[in-house]
Amino acid sequence: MTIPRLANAELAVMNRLWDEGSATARQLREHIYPDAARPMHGTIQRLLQRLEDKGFVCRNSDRAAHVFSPRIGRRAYAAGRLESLADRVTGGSFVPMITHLLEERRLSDADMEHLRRLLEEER
Amino acid sequence: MTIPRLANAELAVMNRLWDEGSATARQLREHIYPDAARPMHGTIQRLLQRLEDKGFVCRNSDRAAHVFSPRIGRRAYAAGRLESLADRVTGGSFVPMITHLLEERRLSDADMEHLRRLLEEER
DNA sequence: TGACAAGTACGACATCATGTCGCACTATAC
DNA sequence: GTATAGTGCGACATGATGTCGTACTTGTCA
Repeated sequence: MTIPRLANAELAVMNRLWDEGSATARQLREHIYPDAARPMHGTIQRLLQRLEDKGFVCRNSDRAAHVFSPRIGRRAYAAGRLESLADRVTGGSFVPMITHLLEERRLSDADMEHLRRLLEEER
Repeated sequence: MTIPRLANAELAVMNRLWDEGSATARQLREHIYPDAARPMHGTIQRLLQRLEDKGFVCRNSDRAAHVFSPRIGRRAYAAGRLESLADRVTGGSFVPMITHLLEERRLSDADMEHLRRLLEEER
C-alpha cells in the first residue's frame, strides 16, 4: 500500500482539495489557472481522472458538475512519501535525515518543541 | 541549493558509493548488474556522467579507470528530499508527517528513543 | 613499436510519465 | 430544442530515464 508519487500539476490539484475539502473541476481550474489564455477544461479533467485512477480522489456525481474530494489526507500522503524516501535511501529509518536537519539547523524552534512534545506523549 | 531528485538507477549507483565510499565504474557495474546478459559498460558510464553533471559525484582521473566518490552524503540527500517534500506538501513543516507516523505507529521504539535524545541535545 | 585490453565520451534510441489540447458525447437551463 | 456547461478520453509534445553502440583514449606487454 505504498503511496505513489504525485507530479507538480497533480499536486497542485491535491493541495487545493486538501485546503478546501472538496471542489468541482471548474473551481479547481479557476484557482490553478487563474488567467490562462486557453480554457484548460480538458487539462483539469484529465488530471482529476488520473488522480481518481491512482486512488487519490473520489467524485460525487449526483450533480452534473461532479464534486471531487481527497481520499488520502495531506499528512498521510506526506508521511507515505517520507516512508518511501527512507526505504530507498536510509534503510527505512528516519533518524539519519532528522539528525542531518538538526545539525544543519533546518528545524524551527517551534517545530522542535512540537516534536519533543509529540514524542513525550507517545511514551 | 535544493537537491534534485534521483531516479532508481541513479540511486542504485549512489547507494553503492555511499556504502563503499568510492568505486570505479567496473566495480559499480559488477555490483549493480551482477549477471547481466549484456555488458552494461555504457550504461554505468552514462549514469555516472549524469550524476557528475548534477553534482552528485566527483571523479578522480589520476588513473585510467576513474574513481568516483559521492559529493553529497546520504543523510544530506535524504534530508534535502525531505525538505523538498515538506515545502511542496506541508508548508515547509515536518511536524504533520511525523505526527502521522506516530499516530500510525510507523516509528520503531528505537527510532523514537533516538529522536528524543537528539531533540534533547539540541535544547 | 604495434596490437590488444580496458576504459571513457557521448550520440542515439525506446520507453514512460506528464501536461496539454481537441473533440465527441451528455446533462442542464431557458 | 437550442445553447451552455461538463465529462470522457484519445492524441500529442516534451522531458527524464535507462540502455546501447561506437569512436576515441590510455595502459600493458610482447
